[in-house]
Amino acid sequence: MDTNYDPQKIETKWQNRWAEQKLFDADLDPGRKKYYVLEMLPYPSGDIHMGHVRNYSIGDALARYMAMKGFNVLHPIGWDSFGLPAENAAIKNQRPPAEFTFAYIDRMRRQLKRLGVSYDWRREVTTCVPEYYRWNQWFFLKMYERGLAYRKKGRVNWCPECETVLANEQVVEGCCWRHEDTPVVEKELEQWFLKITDYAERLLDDMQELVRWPERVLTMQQNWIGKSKGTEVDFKVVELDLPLRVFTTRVDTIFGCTAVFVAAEHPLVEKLIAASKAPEKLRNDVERIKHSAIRARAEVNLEKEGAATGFSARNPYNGEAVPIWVANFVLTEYGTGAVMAVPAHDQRDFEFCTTFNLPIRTVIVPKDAEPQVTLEAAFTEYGKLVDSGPYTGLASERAIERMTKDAEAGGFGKGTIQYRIKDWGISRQRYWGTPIPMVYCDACGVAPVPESDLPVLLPADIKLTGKGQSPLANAPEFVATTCPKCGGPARRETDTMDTFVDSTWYFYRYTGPKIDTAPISREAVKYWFPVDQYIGGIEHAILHLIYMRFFTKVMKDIGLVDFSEPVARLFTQGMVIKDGSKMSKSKGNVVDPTALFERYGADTVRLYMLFAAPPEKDLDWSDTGIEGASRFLNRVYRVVAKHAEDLGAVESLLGEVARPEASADYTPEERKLLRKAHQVLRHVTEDMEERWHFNTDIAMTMELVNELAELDAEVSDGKIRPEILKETLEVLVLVLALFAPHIADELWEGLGYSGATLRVPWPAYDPDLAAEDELEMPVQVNGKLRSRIRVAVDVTEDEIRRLAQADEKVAQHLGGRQIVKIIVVPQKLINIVVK
RNA sequence: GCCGGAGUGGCGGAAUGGCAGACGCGGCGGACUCAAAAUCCGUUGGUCGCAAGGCCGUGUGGGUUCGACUCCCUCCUCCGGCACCA
Repeated sequence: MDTNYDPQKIETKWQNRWAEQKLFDADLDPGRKKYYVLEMLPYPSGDIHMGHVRNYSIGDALARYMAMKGFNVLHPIGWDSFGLPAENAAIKNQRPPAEFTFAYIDRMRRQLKRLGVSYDWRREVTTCVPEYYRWNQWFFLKMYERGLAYRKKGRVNWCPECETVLANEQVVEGCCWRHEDTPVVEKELEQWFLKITDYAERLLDDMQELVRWPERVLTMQQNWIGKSKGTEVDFKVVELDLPLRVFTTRVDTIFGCTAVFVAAEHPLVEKLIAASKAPEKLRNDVERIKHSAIRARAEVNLEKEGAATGFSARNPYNGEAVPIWVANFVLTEYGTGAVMAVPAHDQRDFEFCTTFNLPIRTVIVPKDAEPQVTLEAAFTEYGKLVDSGPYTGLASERAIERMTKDAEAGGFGKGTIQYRIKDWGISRQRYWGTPIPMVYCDACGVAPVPESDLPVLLPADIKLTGKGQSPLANAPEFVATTCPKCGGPARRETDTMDTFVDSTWYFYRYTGPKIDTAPISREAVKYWFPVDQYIGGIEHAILHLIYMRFFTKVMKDIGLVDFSEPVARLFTQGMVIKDGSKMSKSKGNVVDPTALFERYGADTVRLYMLFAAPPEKDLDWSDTGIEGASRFLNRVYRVVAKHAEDLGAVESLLGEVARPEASADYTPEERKLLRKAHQVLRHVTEDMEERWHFNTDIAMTMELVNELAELDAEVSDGKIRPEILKETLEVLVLVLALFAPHIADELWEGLGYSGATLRVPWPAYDPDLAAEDELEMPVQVNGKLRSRIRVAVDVTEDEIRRLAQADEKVAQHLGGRQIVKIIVVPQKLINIVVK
């Protein structure tokens, strides 16, 4: 073999060979155990970035390990290819989005192939082609049938920059998730929604199954779903005899209610204005509050604002009438849009009532401590009820229970559960997405496109403006259709679907990418699912990872699958950081992977990405760090190449040939080398199964290479036999095959084998070889390290005690003091406690 | 404000109740070379000491333990998520 490491040459050679051998093609095989490794599919933005390299290097290490362990490994990739960036680029360059998208896909596919990831490219899925998106439409129709897709006029989040609606999940700190400096505004629009709220409880319950998901992700999802138990209580508008329902989690405080607050958009407000003695003033006040409430989304601490309506509401518990105020902090879309104000026991109510001089009445006191006479802030904890009529003296917990029951019995309220999560608005006023398969007929109203007419094709040659409404609305040949019910002229829906719909089920499609009679092949899904390991960025913890779980539950309900959770195990990788912030084009701190492939080779880039930090943590990019990775691979290449010629014909002890019975046959140098090799193998094997600290695996591999360098003279002297050396080099190469597969295959060939390392069964480590036969045990006196003694592994505890006390340095520190006890931790240390 | 995660040399990190700093980067010294690159060897937490060796050291303060980077409590800082959710 060549004496010089030439990554370009080697990597091209092996990528071609892997393709010729169809090495990564995975087919359904009921006789073999499967393993499905999934990485989040990329958006084709033009070039892969370091985040991709990291994601796919992690996935590839696992996929290769599982393949070597004998599993039938499915490892697919695809393109999340609908979306705004392509459309915006298209507007700028006056070319169709499809053109950009497919060109970018081609480019990124080449780059990924250059990285040498073990993908089954036959299964590539592209979300922007009709063969895929027709099934988005199919799912939509199924959901429409079941009432899970519905249309309503509502206030929506609108990004003025994207000129489209955003899902709640896409609003970040009051701004657009894509334009972090652009505040989202609210608009009234007719929109399609998917009823994810129907699944809120199941999304929470089924988390029990997600035992191999990061706690962090589950917590974030829990917060997002935001379940809270409480009570709905019906107040009554005294002057108009109208009901006014409030939601509270603290019905125990209701005797301290001194007002009722409603949101500016609450339907009652219009009625109050109509009946008001000063309608104009009230309307002005309400409008002012509306605007301040919208602003509040972007601000952290909004000043409390409000307006007295002049009306009052009767508290059903004590019959007391309290004033109704419009308040800017009350949310229309949560609960009932109205709250009871208990200033003594809710901080917001406290601030509001202090500002507007409304009375404050204490009805909860701490169970043990003395109540405060004057409040400086609300007392919001549970306690004991006072001045609360028949409930006085009860503990909060008990009172909530009793008072809710009484409301139910009295017909003026009930126990209820509220969720923070809202239905998923999927309408987008944009072109580059899945057309929503619905039709509007003047005679029949809204009608779904019949399943047999799918797909509703996204027309080419559309004039893109990026302004206001969907560009499809300006394409008469698209809009004009016939009504599926009456056959008369009708109009098509011109909005397209949120691209997050595309990624809710793409990983099912990989298992049967070509079938055209159904979205998925049941047989294939039965074999391959669940996804054994999903790997991706933490930024998808709530958006994609909730939608995807939701979709699988819908699929179960329509009988497509028989499980509720599609992903058994989730891994969230850290970000790639440079100069203190995430690599991004806007920050100008990106490092281009393809330039590094040319300079160092893909193996080096992968190795560095895995070595620089454990995979779940953020990774600081370092230009000198990658130099180190490159140096290491050069070193490995040289050490193997140096001996390859002599070892080609040597039989190896690793699996092929029976090991000699007694390890006494080894020279001390051989023993040392084999010990290190099998320790590395043990560490990597255990780590791949559980911990995934690839950085330590690679560090161990480096130690093995260091050991080889140290024993170089002994190898030359013949103190280490060729078969021992060969075994060591084989361990080195096979471990490396997980992280730097091209060089590994080249070296494997150099050692006299013909196939790829991926087809080599992962070798079992020999525990006896990995074991130490002599240990250096630290000896502490009163917990302080004072000396070390060398002992045989099988030494008795008594002997350890004797040796430790006999040690000269230890004796000095004992200084004749009385020994209280001696703690011996086998294999670890000795601690002598003295007085 | 609530929830979660993290804090270790000059830097990335290792050690999850038992020798703190593995491995790598960077630094310093040396070999090879006319020279440089590459490569190789040595050294590298702080401090006192000629040395043997001592003392200090994992954000802060306390606790548990023979023994704490690791477990418990307090506080501080940073990162992430949610946020006027009643």
